[in-house]
Amino acid sequence: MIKDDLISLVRQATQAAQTAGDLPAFDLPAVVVDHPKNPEHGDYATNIALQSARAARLAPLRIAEQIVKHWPPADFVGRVSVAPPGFINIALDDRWLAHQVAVIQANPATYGNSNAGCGRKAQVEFVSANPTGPLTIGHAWGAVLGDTIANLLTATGWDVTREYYFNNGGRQMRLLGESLQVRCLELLGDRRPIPPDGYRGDYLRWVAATLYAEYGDALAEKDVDFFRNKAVDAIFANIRSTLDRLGIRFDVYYNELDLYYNGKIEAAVKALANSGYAYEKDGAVWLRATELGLKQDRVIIKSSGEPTYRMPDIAYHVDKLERGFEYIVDIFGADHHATWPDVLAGVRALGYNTDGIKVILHQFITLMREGQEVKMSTRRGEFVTIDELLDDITTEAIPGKDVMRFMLLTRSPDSPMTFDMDLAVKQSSENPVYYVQYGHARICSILRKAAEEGFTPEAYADGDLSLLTHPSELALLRRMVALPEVIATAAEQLAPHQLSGYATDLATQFHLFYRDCRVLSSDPADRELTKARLRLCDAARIVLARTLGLMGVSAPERM
RNA sequence: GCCCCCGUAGCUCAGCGGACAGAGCAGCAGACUUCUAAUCUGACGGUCGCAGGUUCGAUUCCUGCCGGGGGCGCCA
Repeated sequence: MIKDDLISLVRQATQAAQTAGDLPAFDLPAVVVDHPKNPEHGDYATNIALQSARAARLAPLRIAEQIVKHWPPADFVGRVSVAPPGFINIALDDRWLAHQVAVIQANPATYGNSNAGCGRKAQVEFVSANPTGPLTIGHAWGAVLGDTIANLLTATGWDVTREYYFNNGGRQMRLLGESLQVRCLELLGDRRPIPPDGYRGDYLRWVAATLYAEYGDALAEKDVDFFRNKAVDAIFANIRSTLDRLGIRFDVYYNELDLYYNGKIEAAVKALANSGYAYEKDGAVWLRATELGLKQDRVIIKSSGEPTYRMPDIAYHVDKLERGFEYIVDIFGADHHATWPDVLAGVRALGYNTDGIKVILHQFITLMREGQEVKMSTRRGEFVTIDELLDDITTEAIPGKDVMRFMLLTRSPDSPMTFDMDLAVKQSSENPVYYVQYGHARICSILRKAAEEGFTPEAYADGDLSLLTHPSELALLRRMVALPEVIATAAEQLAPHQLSGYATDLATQFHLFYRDCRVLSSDPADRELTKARLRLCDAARIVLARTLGLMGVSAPERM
């Protein structure tokens, strides 16, 4: 990667200057290379001279000058210069930049990928909603974050498993079954109230109608288990279909109940008891979380003998580790912030290292409709489903998931977001996602037109890239070659929202190139330049499509 | 009371300790006989919540305060 190469060049240059006696001996601090905000300062900059000033007992400018003087040659580096108060600015070489088109064209499916993961096993757990109702806007963010993080990890060399953890037993589920039973009996003319804390959403009416069509009056004889199972089946079918619309497919659906059946919870309880990290008090079993660095101890087995939610969660994470996942990413809503430290503490108490487990908490989405905040509750049946929203923002040309995914990937998960439905629907034609997709469609249009005029991919394959010297061509190339770094950083920081900003920048640079540089020309004198620019267009298309692909957003060829 | 997140342009939000703080939308003024105007150009718009501290240098790190959201169960 460019940045890493530059860091090593800075080190080499500094050592060379020291060996030559142009700089005194001093310990080099960690070299930081980043992008200056002002493009006039070049593509990269390092503050190494400023940081070293004290240790070297020299003015930063003097240090910078000596480092530049001893800068080793490198094909990708153009101008290296010093700027007050002591920055070293580095520009990429124009010829090298132009040549990257060939590199990109040679690797259309993998350009930008790296191998930080070295094929090791990673797991991303997300959505994990219990099947009590349809997926709502509240689930959308975690869904998109998880899937995109999984894409990023795959692109950086991890062997990724997408996993959905759920529980279809327990009190919640019994209430669900009872609620469906009430809806079914309603259809038979037997009116009863929905139990307190039951599920009042209309979706159970639809399930009831389906069941009535199949079973008719026989429904009167069925027990709660029957209704619970039917409700779970129907709701899961709905959830899967919603996920499918979002472009999300899980590798594993993991049922919490299995942890009871296969004895893993019991085993974890025993192990905790033996570890000394569990003790009895008030008839319950407590986890000695305070011994593990937390504020208070927590109940893991209630006095009724039932485990609390922490127990299966602990056993589940142990199971993840035992399945060989070296990197585990959990995506939760902000309401889980107080719970996961307990769970990880339990895992540690069992002797496992939890360093490989990362938790991403996203804030909540406040939904606004007609200027009013919509308070959502699955139990009360008050919510806006992902399906409904997708229906609203889908157009003839573009599926709603593109808008939703892109939108949710423009914000940091840390930032609470308000989602104005009226605005989302109304402004959908001015949504940034269309800006990026339009850039892709525009390129495809040029390439189509070119082919009609005889410039097929084969015909322009030998285009001379050294002809790409226009400032707008170079600006576009600069954004394109940043993809490997963007992917690496977004993956490492588990910050998929960085992709949307990059995609927008890239599209902007293409639109500016399009404005400034005519690609197709009927003048035979322009033939070679046209071929070079077609190669550039093709490479830009590849990079744009890869970026959109990582976000799970489609790259349309026409709009 | 304690814990987590947020407070940046009218609105929604980017911004990895650096060099004059950015984008989109809204609003204003312009550009289609030319490869897609879902585009482009220009102007406008900001005491980066407040106050201290660390640093050569702070929107960024630390502390306190003020606002907003979410948590602090033998619910999940």
